[in-house]
Amino acid sequence: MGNTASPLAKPRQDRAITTGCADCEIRAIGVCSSLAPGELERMQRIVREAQYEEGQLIFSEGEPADNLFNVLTGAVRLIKLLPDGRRQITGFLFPGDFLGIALNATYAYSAEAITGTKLCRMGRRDIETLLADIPNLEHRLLGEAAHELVAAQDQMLLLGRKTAMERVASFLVSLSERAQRHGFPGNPVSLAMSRTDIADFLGLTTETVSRTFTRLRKAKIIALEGNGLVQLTDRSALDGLIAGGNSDAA
Amino acid sequence: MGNTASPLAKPRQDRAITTGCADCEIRAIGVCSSLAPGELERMQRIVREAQYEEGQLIFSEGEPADNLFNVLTGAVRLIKLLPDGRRQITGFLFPGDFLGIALNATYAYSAEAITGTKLCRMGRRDIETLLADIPNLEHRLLGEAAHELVAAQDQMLLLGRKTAMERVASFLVSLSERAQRHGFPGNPVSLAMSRTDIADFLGLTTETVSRTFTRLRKAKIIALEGNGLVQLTDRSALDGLIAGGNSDAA
DNA sequence: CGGTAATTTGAGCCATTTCAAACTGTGTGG
DNA sequence: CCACACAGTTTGAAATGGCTCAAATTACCG
Repeated sequence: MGNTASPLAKPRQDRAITTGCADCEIRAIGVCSSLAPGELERMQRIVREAQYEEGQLIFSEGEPADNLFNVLTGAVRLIKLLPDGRRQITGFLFPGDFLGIALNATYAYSAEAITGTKLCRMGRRDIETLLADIPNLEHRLLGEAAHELVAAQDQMLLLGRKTAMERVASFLVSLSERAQRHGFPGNPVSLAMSRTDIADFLGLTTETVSRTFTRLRKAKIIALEGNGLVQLTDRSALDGLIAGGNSDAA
Repeated sequence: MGNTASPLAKPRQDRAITTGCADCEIRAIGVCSSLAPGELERMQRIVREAQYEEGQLIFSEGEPADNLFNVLTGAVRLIKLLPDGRRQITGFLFPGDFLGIALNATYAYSAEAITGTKLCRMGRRDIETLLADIPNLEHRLLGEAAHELVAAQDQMLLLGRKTAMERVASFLVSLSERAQRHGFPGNPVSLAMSRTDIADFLGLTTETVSRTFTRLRKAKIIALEGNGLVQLTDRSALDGLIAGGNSDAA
Protein backbone atom coordinates (compact mmCIF):
# COMPACT_ATOMS: atom_id res chain seq x y z
CA MET A 1 0.00 0.00 0.00
CA GLY A 2 2.70 2.38 -1.04
CA ASN A 3 1.03 5.71 -1.48
CA THR A 4 -0.26 6.02 2.01
CA ALA A 5 1.77 9.11 2.75
CA SER A 6 2.39 11.32 5.74
CA PRO A 7 -0.97 11.40 7.48
CA LEU A 8 0.18 14.24 9.68
CA ALA A 9 0.97 17.11 7.34
CA LYS A 10 -1.42 20.05 7.28
CA PRO A 11 -2.93 21.19 4.04
CA ARG A 12 -0.40 23.38 2.34
CA GLN A 13 -2.68 26.36 2.24
CA ASP A 14 -5.83 27.54 3.74
CA ARG A 15 -6.93 30.92 2.62
CA ALA A 16 -9.92 32.85 1.42
CA ILE A 17 -10.93 32.13 -2.14
CA THR A 18 -8.97 34.52 -4.30
CA THR A 19 -10.84 34.58 -7.53
CA GLY A 20 -14.30 34.32 -5.95
CA CYS A 21 -17.05 31.73 -6.17
CA ALA A 22 -18.58 33.43 -9.18
CA ASP A 23 -15.86 32.08 -11.39
CA CYS A 24 -15.23 28.88 -9.48
CA GLU A 25 -13.96 26.17 -11.81
CA ILE A 26 -16.64 23.72 -10.76
CA ARG A 27 -19.45 26.18 -10.28
CA ALA A 28 -21.70 24.56 -12.86
CA ILE A 29 -21.55 21.06 -11.38
CA GLY A 30 -21.03 21.65 -7.66
CA VAL A 31 -23.71 22.19 -5.03
CA CYS A 32 -23.22 25.93 -5.44
CA SER A 33 -24.98 25.81 -8.77
CA SER A 34 -28.24 26.07 -6.84
CA LEU A 35 -27.36 29.44 -5.30
CA ALA A 36 -28.61 32.87 -6.27
CA PRO A 37 -25.98 35.61 -6.68
CA GLY A 38 -26.62 37.07 -3.23
CA GLU A 39 -26.42 33.66 -1.64
CA LEU A 40 -23.24 32.92 -3.49
CA GLU A 41 -21.69 35.92 -1.83
CA ARG A 42 -22.59 34.59 1.59
CA MET A 43 -21.12 31.27 0.61
CA GLN A 44 -17.93 32.93 -0.46
CA ARG A 45 -17.44 34.40 2.97
CA ILE A 46 -17.42 31.01 4.66
CA VAL A 47 -15.34 28.94 2.27
CA ARG A 48 -11.58 28.44 2.31
CA GLU A 49 -9.37 26.85 -0.25
CA ALA A 50 -7.13 24.02 0.91
CA GLN A 51 -4.41 22.25 -1.01
CA TYR A 52 -3.39 18.65 -0.34
CA GLU A 53 -0.51 16.72 -1.80
CA GLU A 54 -0.39 13.19 -3.12
CA GLY A 55 -1.28 10.67 -0.44
CA GLN A 56 -2.12 13.26 2.17
CA LEU A 57 -4.83 12.56 4.70
CA ILE A 58 -7.77 14.97 4.55
CA PHE A 59 -9.63 13.60 7.56
CA SER A 60 -9.92 10.34 9.49
CA GLU A 61 -12.78 7.99 10.20
CA GLY A 62 -14.24 8.63 13.63
CA GLU A 63 -12.94 12.19 13.87
CA PRO A 64 -15.51 14.95 14.56
CA ALA A 65 -17.01 15.99 11.24
CA ASP A 66 -16.17 19.67 11.44
CA ASN A 67 -15.82 20.38 7.76
CA LEU A 68 -17.52 19.79 4.46
CA PHE A 69 -15.64 20.02 1.20
CA ASN A 70 -16.03 20.38 -2.49
CA VAL A 71 -13.38 18.92 -4.74
CA LEU A 72 -11.98 21.61 -7.03
CA THR A 73 -9.12 19.73 -8.71
CA GLY A 74 -7.42 16.36 -8.25
CA ALA A 75 -8.89 13.15 -6.88
CA VAL A 76 -9.81 11.77 -3.47
CA ARG A 77 -10.33 8.26 -2.12
CA LEU A 78 -12.67 7.37 0.75
CA ILE A 79 -11.36 4.60 2.96
CA LYS A 80 -12.61 2.25 5.61
CA LEU A 81 -10.15 0.03 7.47
CA LEU A 82 -10.43 -3.13 9.54
CA PRO A 83 -8.14 -3.32 12.58
CA ASP A 84 -5.89 -5.85 10.85
CA GLY A 85 -5.31 -3.54 7.92
CA ARG A 86 -7.78 -4.85 5.39
CA ARG A 87 -8.94 -1.84 3.43
CA GLN A 88 -12.12 -1.00 1.56
CA ILE A 89 -12.38 2.07 -0.61
CA THR A 90 -15.99 3.20 -0.59
CA GLY A 91 -15.67 5.82 -3.27
CA PHE A 92 -13.52 8.02 -5.46
CA LEU A 93 -14.17 11.74 -5.74
CA PHE A 94 -13.34 14.05 -8.61
CA PRO A 95 -13.74 17.77 -9.31
CA GLY A 96 -17.28 18.88 -8.54
CA ASP A 97 -17.93 16.08 -6.07
CA PHE A 98 -19.07 16.78 -2.57
CA LEU A 99 -17.19 15.39 0.41
CA GLY A 100 -18.52 14.83 3.91
CA ILE A 101 -22.27 14.66 3.47
CA ALA A 102 -22.49 12.78 6.75
CA LEU A 103 -24.14 15.38 8.90
CA ASN A 104 -23.47 12.98 11.70
CA ALA A 105 -21.15 13.88 14.50
CA THR A 106 -18.16 12.03 13.10
CA TYR A 107 -16.80 11.02 9.72
CA ALA A 108 -17.75 7.50 8.70
CA TYR A 109 -14.60 7.05 6.62
CA SER A 110 -11.18 8.54 6.06
CA ALA A 111 -10.42 10.68 3.04
CA GLU A 112 -7.05 10.93 1.29
CA ALA A 113 -5.83 12.90 -1.68
CA ILE A 114 -4.85 10.52 -4.48
CA THR A 115 -3.00 13.18 -6.45
CA GLY A 116 -2.33 16.80 -5.67
CA THR A 117 -5.79 18.08 -4.81
CA LYS A 118 -7.46 21.41 -4.21
CA LEU A 119 -10.55 21.47 -2.04
CA CYS A 120 -13.08 24.11 -1.11
CA ARG A 121 -13.61 23.81 2.63
CA MET A 122 -16.64 24.93 4.67
CA GLY A 123 -16.89 24.87 8.44
CA ARG A 124 -19.77 22.77 9.64
CA ARG A 125 -21.15 25.51 11.84
CA ASP A 126 -21.11 27.98 9.01
CA ILE A 127 -22.76 25.61 6.59
CA GLU A 128 -25.50 24.79 9.07
CA THR A 129 -26.36 28.44 9.43
CA LEU A 130 -26.45 28.72 5.69
CA LEU A 131 -28.60 25.61 5.38
CA ALA A 132 -31.16 27.04 7.77
CA ASP A 133 -31.42 30.19 5.64
CA ILE A 134 -31.26 28.70 2.18
CA PRO A 135 -33.67 25.79 1.88
CA ASN A 136 -32.67 25.38 -1.71
CA LEU A 137 -29.18 24.45 -0.61
CA GLU A 138 -30.48 21.79 1.71
CA HIS A 139 -32.65 20.46 -1.07
CA ARG A 140 -29.63 20.24 -3.31
CA LEU A 141 -27.67 18.43 -0.63
CA LEU A 142 -30.48 15.93 -0.21
CA GLY A 143 -30.36 15.31 -3.94
CA GLU A 144 -26.63 14.79 -3.69
CA ALA A 145 -27.11 12.32 -0.83
CA ALA A 146 -29.77 10.45 -2.76
CA HIS A 147 -27.41 10.16 -5.69
CA GLU A 148 -24.65 8.80 -3.49
CA LEU A 149 -27.08 6.30 -2.04
CA VAL A 150 -27.88 4.98 -5.49
CA ALA A 151 -24.17 4.62 -6.25
CA ALA A 152 -23.63 2.85 -2.93
CA GLN A 153 -26.32 0.33 -3.77
CA ASP A 154 -24.84 -0.37 -7.17
CA GLN A 155 -21.55 -0.95 -5.43
CA MET A 156 -23.14 -3.41 -3.01
CA LEU A 157 -24.45 -5.40 -5.96
CA LEU A 158 -20.98 -5.35 -7.48
CA LEU A 159 -19.23 -6.41 -4.28
CA GLY A 160 -21.76 -9.01 -3.29
CA ARG A 161 -22.55 -10.68 -6.58
CA LYS A 162 -20.28 -9.83 -9.52
CA THR A 163 -17.24 -11.76 -10.75
CA ALA A 164 -13.79 -10.18 -10.96
CA MET A 165 -14.20 -9.60 -14.69
CA GLU A 166 -17.60 -8.00 -14.24
CA ARG A 167 -16.27 -5.78 -11.48
CA VAL A 168 -13.40 -4.47 -13.55
CA ALA A 169 -15.57 -3.95 -16.62
CA SER A 170 -18.19 -2.13 -14.53
CA PHE A 171 -15.50 0.01 -13.02
CA LEU A 172 -14.00 1.08 -16.34
CA VAL A 173 -17.36 1.90 -17.91
CA SER A 174 -18.57 3.73 -14.86
CA LEU A 175 -15.39 5.78 -14.62
CA SER A 176 -15.63 6.65 -18.27
CA GLU A 177 -19.24 7.75 -18.06
CA ARG A 178 -18.58 9.76 -14.98
CA ALA A 179 -15.65 11.57 -16.59
CA GLN A 180 -17.88 12.47 -19.49
CA ARG A 181 -20.64 13.75 -17.24
CA HIS A 182 -18.09 16.01 -15.61
CA GLY A 183 -16.83 17.31 -18.91
CA PHE A 184 -13.66 15.25 -19.20
CA PRO A 185 -12.79 12.91 -22.08
CA GLY A 186 -14.59 9.61 -21.59
CA ASN A 187 -12.65 7.46 -23.90
CA PRO A 188 -9.11 7.30 -23.21
CA VAL A 189 -10.27 7.19 -19.61
CA SER A 190 -7.73 8.36 -17.09
CA LEU A 191 -7.11 6.23 -14.00
CA ALA A 192 -5.82 8.57 -11.31
CA MET A 193 -5.59 5.72 -8.81
CA SER A 194 -3.21 2.78 -8.39
CA ARG A 195 -4.02 -0.89 -8.96
CA THR A 196 -4.12 -1.30 -5.19
CA ASP A 197 -6.75 1.43 -4.92
CA ILE A 198 -8.80 -0.18 -7.65
CA ALA A 199 -8.50 -3.55 -5.92
CA ASP A 200 -9.57 -2.12 -2.58
CA PHE A 201 -12.52 -0.47 -4.27
CA LEU A 202 -13.62 -3.60 -6.11
CA GLY A 203 -13.07 -6.02 -3.24
CA LEU A 204 -10.26 -7.85 -5.08
CA THR A 205 -6.48 -8.13 -4.78
CA THR A 206 -4.02 -6.12 -6.84
CA GLU A 207 -2.95 -9.29 -8.61
CA THR A 208 -6.47 -10.14 -9.68
CA VAL A 209 -7.06 -6.62 -10.97
CA SER A 210 -3.83 -6.76 -12.92
CA ARG A 211 -4.61 -10.18 -14.38
CA THR A 212 -8.06 -9.00 -15.38
CA PHE A 213 -6.66 -5.94 -17.12
CA THR A 214 -4.28 -8.23 -18.96
CA ARG A 215 -7.11 -10.49 -20.07
CA LEU A 216 -9.07 -7.50 -21.34
CA ARG A 217 -5.99 -6.22 -23.14
CA LYS A 218 -5.26 -9.56 -24.79
CA ALA A 219 -8.89 -9.76 -25.90
CA LYS A 220 -8.42 -6.32 -27.49
CA ILE A 221 -11.26 -4.88 -25.45
CA ILE A 222 -9.06 -2.26 -23.83
CA ALA A 223 -5.59 -0.86 -24.49
CA LEU A 224 -3.25 0.45 -21.80
CA GLU A 225 -1.70 3.62 -23.15
CA GLY A 226 0.53 4.25 -20.16
CA ASN A 227 0.33 7.14 -17.76
CA GLY A 228 -2.91 5.79 -16.35
CA LEU A 229 -4.74 6.14 -19.64
CA VAL A 230 -6.99 3.28 -20.74
CA GLN A 231 -8.47 3.18 -24.20
CA LEU A 232 -11.84 1.46 -24.25
CA THR A 233 -11.37 -0.19 -27.62
CA ASP A 234 -14.44 -2.40 -27.72
CA ARG A 235 -17.12 -0.67 -25.77
CA SER A 236 -19.90 -3.11 -26.65
CA ALA A 237 -17.81 -6.08 -25.52
CA LEU A 238 -17.25 -4.24 -22.27
CA ASP A 239 -20.96 -3.64 -21.88
CA GLY A 240 -21.54 -7.34 -22.48
CA LEU A 241 -19.13 -8.27 -19.70
CA ILE A 242 -21.01 -6.18 -17.19
CA ALA A 243 -23.70 -8.86 -17.36
CA GLY A 244 -26.31 -6.38 -18.38
CA GLY A 245 -26.30 -5.05 -14.85
CA ASN A 246 -26.32 -1.31 -14.67
CA SER A 247 -23.01 0.44 -14.86
CA ASP A 248 -23.17 3.45 -12.58
CA ALA A 249 -21.11 2.36 -9.65
CA ALA A 250 -18.34 4.83 -8.89
CA MET B 1 -35.85 -18.35 -3.84
CA GLY B 2 -39.15 -19.59 -2.60
CA ASN B 3 -40.83 -16.65 -1.02
CA THR B 4 -40.82 -14.49 -4.08
CA ALA B 5 -44.60 -14.36 -4.25
CA SER B 6 -47.18 -12.90 -6.58
CA PRO B 7 -45.58 -9.66 -7.70
CA LEU B 8 -48.83 -8.49 -9.22
CA ALA B 9 -51.26 -8.27 -6.33
CA LYS B 10 -52.24 -4.83 -5.15
CA PRO B 11 -51.84 -3.88 -1.52
CA ARG B 12 -54.80 -5.23 0.31
CA GLN B 13 -55.90 -1.88 1.54
CA ASP B 14 -55.28 1.71 0.88
CA ARG B 15 -57.20 4.08 3.04
CA ALA B 16 -56.86 7.18 5.11
CA ILE B 17 -55.20 6.68 8.45
CA THR B 18 -57.95 5.76 10.86
CA THR B 19 -56.44 6.41 14.20
CA GLY B 20 -54.51 9.50 13.12
CA CYS B 21 -50.81 10.34 13.02
CA ALA B 22 -50.89 11.65 16.56
CA ASP B 23 -51.02 8.14 17.93
CA CYS B 24 -49.07 6.47 15.15
CA GLU B 25 -47.27 3.42 16.47
CA ILE B 26 -43.91 4.57 15.18
CA ARG B 27 -44.38 8.26 15.77
CA ALA B 28 -41.41 8.55 18.10
CA ILE B 29 -38.88 7.01 15.73
CA GLY B 30 -40.19 7.89 12.27
CA VAL B 31 -39.50 11.04 10.31
CA CYS B 32 -42.74 12.49 11.62
CA SER B 33 -41.16 12.97 15.03
CA SER B 34 -39.80 16.26 13.72
CA LEU B 35 -43.23 17.71 13.04
CA ALA B 36 -45.16 20.25 15.09
CA PRO B 37 -48.83 19.42 15.82
CA GLY B 38 -50.14 21.64 13.03
CA GLU B 39 -47.71 20.15 10.58
CA LEU B 40 -48.65 16.69 11.67
CA GLU B 41 -52.18 17.45 10.69
CA ARG B 42 -51.10 18.40 7.19
CA MET B 43 -49.10 15.21 7.02
CA GLN B 44 -52.10 13.20 8.04
CA ARG B 45 -54.07 14.50 5.09
CA ILE B 46 -51.57 13.17 2.57
CA VAL B 47 -50.75 9.75 3.99
CA ARG B 48 -52.48 6.47 3.28
CA GLU B 49 -52.10 3.16 4.98
CA ALA B 50 -51.26 0.17 2.81
CA GLN B 51 -51.10 -3.46 3.75
CA TYR B 52 -48.87 -6.02 2.00
CA GLU B 53 -48.73 -9.73 2.48
CA GLU B 54 -45.75 -12.04 2.78
CA GLY B 55 -43.59 -11.89 -0.34
CA GLN B 56 -45.60 -9.16 -2.01
CA LEU B 57 -43.84 -6.65 -4.23
CA ILE B 58 -44.11 -3.05 -3.04
CA PHE B 59 -42.37 -1.46 -6.00
CA SER B 60 -39.85 -2.41 -8.68
CA GLU B 61 -36.42 -1.12 -9.57
CA GLY B 62 -36.61 1.31 -12.45
CA GLU B 63 -40.26 2.18 -11.92
CA PRO B 64 -41.14 5.89 -11.47
CA ALA B 65 -40.65 6.76 -7.82
CA ASP B 66 -44.14 8.04 -7.13
CA ASN B 67 -44.37 7.15 -3.48
CA LEU B 68 -42.45 7.33 -0.26
CA PHE B 69 -43.22 5.04 2.65
CA ASN B 70 -42.76 4.56 6.33
CA VAL B 71 -42.76 1.04 7.68
CA LEU B 72 -45.41 0.70 10.39
CA THR B 73 -45.26 -3.04 11.08
CA GLY B 74 -43.60 -6.05 9.50
CA ALA B 75 -40.34 -6.19 7.54
CA VAL B 76 -39.20 -5.24 4.05
CA ARG B 77 -36.27 -6.28 1.87
CA LEU B 78 -34.62 -4.07 -0.75
CA ILE B 79 -33.44 -5.99 -3.79
CA LYS B 80 -31.21 -5.48 -6.77
CA LEU B 81 -31.07 -8.14 -9.48
CA LEU B 82 -28.64 -9.00 -12.26
CA PRO B 83 -30.22 -10.13 -15.53
CA ASP B 84 -29.20 -13.75 -14.89
CA GLY B 85 -30.99 -13.79 -11.56
CA ARG B 86 -28.17 -13.16 -9.13
CA ARG B 87 -29.67 -11.18 -6.31
CA GLN B 88 -28.28 -8.68 -3.85
CA ILE B 89 -30.31 -7.43 -0.92
CA THR B 90 -29.16 -3.92 -0.13
CA GLY B 91 -31.08 -3.54 3.09
CA PHE B 92 -33.77 -4.71 5.46
CA LEU B 93 -36.36 -2.33 6.81
CA PHE B 94 -38.30 -2.56 10.06
CA PRO B 95 -40.98 -0.48 11.77
CA GLY B 96 -39.96 3.16 11.85
CA ASP B 97 -37.68 2.91 8.83
CA PHE B 98 -38.11 5.14 5.85
CA LEU B 99 -38.49 3.69 2.37
CA GLY B 100 -37.77 5.42 -0.91
CA ILE B 101 -35.45 8.25 0.00
CA ALA B 102 -34.24 8.34 -3.58
CA LEU B 103 -35.77 11.58 -4.72
CA ASN B 104 -34.59 10.55 -8.13
CA ALA B 105 -37.04 9.90 -10.90
CA THR B 106 -37.03 6.14 -10.49
CA TYR B 107 -36.52 3.59 -7.73
CA ALA B 108 -32.97 2.24 -7.56
CA TYR B 109 -34.11 -1.11 -6.16
CA SER B 110 -37.18 -3.25 -5.72
CA ALA B 111 -38.91 -3.57 -2.36
CA GLU B 112 -40.76 -6.63 -1.12
CA ALA B 113 -42.63 -7.39 2.07
CA ILE B 114 -40.87 -10.17 3.97
CA THR B 115 -43.79 -10.81 6.29
CA GLY B 116 -47.22 -9.26 6.44
CA THR B 117 -46.40 -5.56 6.45
CA LYS B 118 -48.22 -2.31 7.00
CA LEU B 119 -46.82 0.81 5.39
CA CYS B 120 -47.65 4.48 5.59
CA ARG B 121 -47.63 5.77 2.01
CA MET B 122 -47.13 9.35 0.81
CA GLY B 123 -47.48 10.53 -2.76
CA ARG B 124 -44.32 12.08 -4.05
CA ARG B 125 -46.09 15.22 -5.24
CA ASP B 126 -47.66 15.75 -1.87
CA ILE B 127 -44.48 15.18 0.02
CA GLU B 128 -42.62 17.65 -2.16
CA THR B 129 -45.13 20.34 -1.40
CA LEU B 130 -44.77 19.58 2.24
CA LEU B 131 -40.98 19.62 2.02
CA ALA B 132 -41.03 23.07 0.49
CA ASP B 133 -43.11 24.36 3.41
CA ILE B 134 -41.50 22.51 6.28
CA PRO B 135 -37.73 22.88 6.11
CA ASN B 136 -37.46 20.87 9.28
CA LEU B 137 -38.83 17.86 7.50
CA GLU B 138 -36.29 18.16 4.74
CA HIS B 139 -33.58 18.46 7.34
CA ARG B 140 -34.79 15.32 8.98
CA LEU B 141 -34.83 13.51 5.67
CA LEU B 142 -31.28 14.59 5.00
CA GLY B 143 -30.29 13.16 8.35
CA GLU B 144 -32.03 9.94 7.44
CA ALA B 145 -30.18 9.81 4.13
CA ALA B 146 -26.86 10.47 5.85
CA HIS B 147 -27.56 7.62 8.23
CA GLU B 148 -28.36 5.27 5.38
CA LEU B 149 -25.17 6.31 3.66
CA VAL B 150 -23.14 5.34 6.71
CA ALA B 151 -24.86 1.95 6.81
CA ALA B 152 -24.19 1.48 3.10
CA GLN B 153 -20.51 2.12 3.61
CA ASP B 154 -20.31 -0.35 6.45
CA GLN B 155 -21.95 -2.85 4.18
CA MET B 156 -19.40 -2.21 1.42
CA LEU B 157 -16.63 -2.97 3.90
CA LEU B 158 -18.42 -6.16 4.87
CA LEU B 159 -19.02 -7.27 1.28
CA GLY B 160 -15.60 -6.32 0.01
CA ARG B 161 -13.35 -7.43 2.82
CA LYS B 162 -14.90 -9.61 5.52
CA THR B 163 -14.89 -13.41 5.75
CA ALA B 164 -18.09 -15.44 5.89
CA MET B 165 -17.81 -15.80 9.65
CA GLU B 166 -17.22 -12.10 10.12
CA ARG B 167 -20.18 -11.28 7.91
CA VAL B 168 -22.58 -13.48 9.81
CA ALA B 169 -21.32 -12.26 13.19
CA SER B 170 -21.61 -8.62 12.06
CA PHE B 171 -25.09 -9.30 10.81
CA LEU B 172 -26.33 -10.83 14.04
CA VAL B 173 -24.87 -8.12 16.23
CA SER B 174 -26.08 -5.36 13.99
CA LEU B 175 -29.59 -6.80 13.85
CA SER B 176 -29.65 -7.15 17.60
CA GLU B 177 -28.51 -3.59 18.22
CA ARG B 178 -30.95 -2.25 15.72
CA ALA B 179 -33.84 -4.12 17.32
CA GLN B 180 -32.90 -2.62 20.64
CA ARG B 181 -32.68 0.89 19.23
CA HIS B 182 -36.19 0.43 17.92
CA GLY B 183 -37.47 -0.81 21.24
CA PHE B 184 -37.59 -4.53 20.50
CA PRO B 185 -35.77 -7.23 22.48
CA GLY B 186 -32.15 -7.34 21.39
CA ASN B 187 -31.18 -10.66 22.74
CA PRO B 188 -33.18 -13.43 21.57
CA VAL B 189 -32.94 -11.58 18.26
CA SER B 190 -35.69 -12.34 15.81
CA LEU B 191 -34.77 -13.12 12.21
CA ALA B 192 -37.76 -12.24 10.10
CA MET B 193 -35.95 -13.24 6.91
CA SER B 194 -34.97 -16.59 5.39
CA ARG B 195 -31.46 -17.99 5.05
CA THR B 196 -31.61 -17.12 1.38
CA ASP B 197 -32.37 -13.50 2.22
CA ILE B 198 -29.50 -13.39 4.67
CA ALA B 199 -27.19 -14.94 2.10
CA ASP B 200 -28.21 -12.43 -0.55
CA PHE B 201 -27.65 -9.62 1.91
CA LEU B 202 -24.21 -10.85 2.98
CA GLY B 203 -22.97 -11.80 -0.48
CA LEU B 204 -22.81 -15.51 0.38
CA THR B 205 -24.77 -18.67 -0.51
CA THR B 206 -27.51 -20.14 1.64
CA GLU B 207 -25.30 -23.14 2.33
CA THR B 208 -22.46 -21.01 3.64
CA VAL B 209 -24.79 -19.03 5.88
CA SER B 210 -26.25 -22.25 7.23
CA ARG B 211 -22.83 -23.80 7.85
CA THR B 212 -21.68 -20.65 9.61
CA PHE B 213 -24.73 -20.67 11.87
CA THR B 214 -23.96 -24.28 12.67
CA ARG B 215 -20.36 -23.47 13.54
CA LEU B 216 -21.49 -20.66 15.83
CA ARG B 217 -24.03 -22.95 17.42
CA LYS B 218 -21.51 -25.73 18.01
CA ALA B 219 -19.13 -23.19 19.54
CA LYS B 220 -21.96 -22.21 21.89
CA ILE B 221 -21.79 -18.61 20.73
CA ILE B 222 -25.39 -18.60 19.58
CA ALA B 223 -28.39 -20.85 20.08
CA LEU B 224 -31.17 -21.35 17.56
CA GLU B 225 -34.42 -21.33 19.46
CA GLY B 226 -36.65 -22.00 16.48
CA ASN B 227 -39.20 -19.69 14.99
CA GLY B 228 -36.46 -17.40 13.75
CA LEU B 229 -35.22 -16.60 17.23
CA VAL B 230 -31.48 -16.57 17.82
CA GLN B 231 -30.07 -16.34 21.30
CA LEU B 232 -26.73 -14.52 21.36
CA THR B 233 -25.21 -16.66 24.07
CA ASP B 234 -21.67 -15.34 24.02
CA ARG B 235 -21.82 -11.75 22.99
CA SER B 236 -18.14 -11.01 23.57
CA ALA B 237 -17.08 -13.96 21.42
CA LEU B 238 -19.34 -12.58 18.74
CA ASP B 239 -17.77 -9.14 19.04
CA GLY B 240 -14.37 -10.77 18.73
CA LEU B 241 -15.38 -12.45 15.49
CA ILE B 242 -16.37 -9.17 13.91
CA ALA B 243 -12.65 -8.43 13.73
CA GLY B 244 -13.01 -5.29 15.74
CA GLY B 245 -14.61 -3.62 12.76
CA ASN B 246 -17.68 -1.63 13.59
CA SER B 247 -20.92 -3.45 13.80
CA ASP B 248 -23.62 -1.17 12.45
CA ALA B 249 -24.31 -2.59 9.06
CA ALA B 250 -27.97 -3.37 8.58
C1' DC C 1 22.07 5.17 -14.87
C1' DG C 2 20.96 3.13 -10.45
C1' DG C 3 17.36 2.57 -6.94
C1' DT C 4 12.79 2.10 -5.58
C1' DA C 5 7.91 1.47 -6.12
C1' DA C 6 4.32 -0.29 -8.97
C1' DT C 7 2.75 -3.68 -11.94
C1' DT C 8 2.69 -8.06 -14.02
C1' DT C 9 3.26 -13.00 -14.16
C1' DG C 10 3.55 -17.73 -12.14
C1' DA C 11 2.29 -21.73 -9.19
C1' DG C 12 -0.09 -23.77 -5.53
C1' DC C 13 -3.67 -23.32 -2.14
C1' DC C 14 -7.94 -22.50 0.27
C1' DA C 15 -12.48 -20.41 1.49
C1' DT C 16 -16.47 -20.48 -0.53
C1' DT C 17 -19.31 -22.29 -4.15
C1' DT C 18 -21.65 -25.91 -6.57
C1' DC C 19 -24.09 -29.91 -6.91
C1' DA C 20 -26.57 -33.37 -4.48
C1' DA C 21 -28.99 -35.48 -0.91
C1' DA C 22 -30.92 -35.88 3.70
C1' DC C 23 -33.47 -33.74 7.19
C1' DT C 24 -36.99 -30.77 9.61
C1' DG C 25 -40.99 -28.37 10.29
C1' DT C 26 -45.48 -27.02 8.84
C1' DG C 27 -49.84 -27.14 6.81
C1' DT C 28 -53.29 -30.09 4.45
C1' DG C 29 -56.44 -33.52 3.46
C1' DG C 30 -58.09 -37.89 4.46
C1' DC D 1 -54.86 -37.70 14.48
C1' DC D 2 -51.83 -39.28 11.15
C1' DA D 3 -49.59 -39.48 6.54
C1' DC D 4 -48.20 -36.82 2.92
C1' DA D 5 -46.30 -33.01 0.38
C1' DC D 6 -43.70 -29.09 0.17
C1' DA D 7 -40.53 -25.46 1.33
C1' DG D 8 -36.80 -24.32 3.91
C1' DT D 9 -32.69 -25.72 6.10
C1' DT D 10 -28.80 -28.51 6.99
C1' DT D 11 -25.06 -31.57 5.76
C1' DG D 12 -21.70 -33.80 2.59
C1' DA D 13 -18.31 -34.11 -1.17
C1' DA D 14 -16.10 -32.21 -5.02
C1' DA D 15 -14.86 -28.26 -7.90
C1' DT D 16 -13.09 -23.59 -8.54
C1' DG D 17 -12.32 -18.51 -8.63
C1' DG D 18 -9.74 -15.62 -6.50
C1' DC D 19 -6.04 -15.42 -2.96
C1' DT D 20 -1.31 -15.99 -1.20
C1' DC D 21 3.32 -16.19 -1.71
C1' DA D 22 7.14 -15.40 -4.67
C1' DA D 23 9.67 -13.65 -8.39
C1' DA D 24 10.29 -11.12 -12.77
C1' DT D 25 9.41 -7.03 -15.30
C1' DT D 26 8.39 -2.32 -16.04
C1' DA D 27 7.88 2.52 -14.90
C1' DC D 28 9.34 6.36 -12.33
C1' DC D 29 12.64 9.77 -10.36
C1' DG D 30 16.50 11.87 -8.92
